[in-house]
Amino acid sequence: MTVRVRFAPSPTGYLHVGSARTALFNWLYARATGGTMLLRIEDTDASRNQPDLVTNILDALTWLGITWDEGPQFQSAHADRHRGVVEGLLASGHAYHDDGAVRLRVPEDGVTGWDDVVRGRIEFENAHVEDFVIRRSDGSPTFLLANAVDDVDAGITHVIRGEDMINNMPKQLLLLEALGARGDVVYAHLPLLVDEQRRKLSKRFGDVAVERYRERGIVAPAMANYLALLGWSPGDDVEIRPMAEIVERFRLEDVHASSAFFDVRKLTHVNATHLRALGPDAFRSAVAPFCSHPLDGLPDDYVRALQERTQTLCDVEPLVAWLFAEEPVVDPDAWARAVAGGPHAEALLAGAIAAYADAPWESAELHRRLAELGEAVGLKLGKAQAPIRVAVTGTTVGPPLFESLEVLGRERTLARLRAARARL
RNA sequence: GCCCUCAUCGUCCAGUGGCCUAGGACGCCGCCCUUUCAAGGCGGAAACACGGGUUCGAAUCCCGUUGGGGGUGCCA
Repeated sequence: MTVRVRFAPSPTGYLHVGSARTALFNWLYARATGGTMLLRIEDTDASRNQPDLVTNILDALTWLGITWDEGPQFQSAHADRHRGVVEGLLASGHAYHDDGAVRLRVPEDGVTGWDDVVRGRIEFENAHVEDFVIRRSDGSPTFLLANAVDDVDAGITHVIRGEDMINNMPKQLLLLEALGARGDVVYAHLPLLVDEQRRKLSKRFGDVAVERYRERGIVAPAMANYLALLGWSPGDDVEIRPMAEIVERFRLEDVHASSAFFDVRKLTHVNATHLRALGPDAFRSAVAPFCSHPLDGLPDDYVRALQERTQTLCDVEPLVAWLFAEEPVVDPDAWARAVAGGPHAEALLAGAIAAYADAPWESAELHRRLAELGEAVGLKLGKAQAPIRVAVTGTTVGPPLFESLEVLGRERTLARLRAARARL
C-alpha cells in the first residue's frame, strides 16, 4: 500500500512554525516511504475563504523545501459532496436536525479509540462525546465533517497532525463509522510546540510566522533542520545535517510524545552552522538580499572570514558597512578606548601611514609592518592593531584587520589613517 | 468541573531492565589558540518530579500522587 499523507492548513495568511513542523513531518514521512503528499486548504469557514490568504502559506512551504505532489485542493470546492454526505446521514438516521443545524447521533455507551503511532492506545468513552454539529444552520459543513470526508475521498493512509486534534478523534472516528468508512487509517499526533511558558505556541510568543524567520536571516535548510529536531532525533549525535540525510533517517515511530520549546537561540546556532558550510558563492548569493552591497568583489578567503562571523544573514551588512561607506562611522567608545586613550595611538597611526605608503599591498606585509611598529613601542599586535582598526573601520571588532585593509586598498586606508591622526 | 495527554540537565534530544558513577547539542562558566570579534580545541557546573510496587537488578515495567499541557464552538 502506498503511503498518502496530507497537510491541511486553514488559510490564516501565514505559516505558523507549528504548522510548518507538522507539514515537515508529513513531508518527511512521504519522502522516506516513497509516498504521496497532498496539500489541502481547509477553508470551510467562509471568512477564511480568501485566496490571497493562501499565497503566503504556499510561499513559506516552498521556501522550506516542502513540496506537495497533489493540490492545493480547496475544501470549499467539495461543498456538494459534503452536503450529499450529510443528506445520506440524515436519511440513514445517523444524524438529525437541531435548531437548523444537523448533528450526528453519538452512541450512548461504548468506547471509541485508536492506536496512535506516537502515543499508543487512546480511548474515549462515547458517553463523554456529545452529538456534534456536522452542518451549520447556514448549510455549510463543519470542519469535522469536511475534514473526515475529504481524507476518505483522497485516500489518505496516514493522518499526521498536531496533538491538539486528539480531542476531535472520537468525533471523527464516530463519523467515519456512521459512514461505513472507518478503514484502517494510521494516526500520528505530534507533540505541540510550546513557548517559554510551556503553552501552545501562539502569536503572544513573538514570531510564530515562518516568514518572520526568513526575514530575520534564517536560511531554509536551517529552519527545516531545526524543526525536524523538535520531537524527533536522528538517533546519532549528529544534529545538523542536510535534509536528504534527515529523510533517510526519519521514521514516524521515532517521534516522541512530549511537547517541545521552540528555542530561537538553538535555531540561530543551527543556522550559523548551515551558513558556515556554504561555499563562498552560495554564501554570496544567500547574503545578497540582506546586504546593500554585493559581496561579489571580495575574495573567497575574505568571504569565508565573514561567514565565520555570521549567525544570521542580517549580520553581514554591519560587518562590511565600513568597506562600502565613504567614511567609516566611528563608534565614540571605541575611539576613546583605542585611539584617544589608547597607548601610543598617535605613534602607531603616524608609523602606519609612513610604513604603508610604500608597502606591497597584501595582508601578510601589512601585518608584518604593523607588528614591527608595535614592537618598537613595546606593544603586542593585539594592542597595536586596535587604533588602526578603529581608524579604518570605526569599531574595535570585525573581520581580520590586515585582510580588511588589503580589500579596502592603499589610498582609502591611508586617507582614513590620516583623517584619524588629524582628529587627535 | 469533565475528558485526553505529557513528565531525563535551564532548553532540545539519547536512553526502550543490567553497557548509566545517565550520553550529545544549545546556552552558561573557565582555559587554550589568536590580529579584535568570531570559529576551533579542551575542561566545568547542570537532570532521571515524588511515593509505592514488580524484579536478583529500574531513568527504563505497573499503580498512585504532584505538576504541566491540550480540549471542552453552528473556528479550524
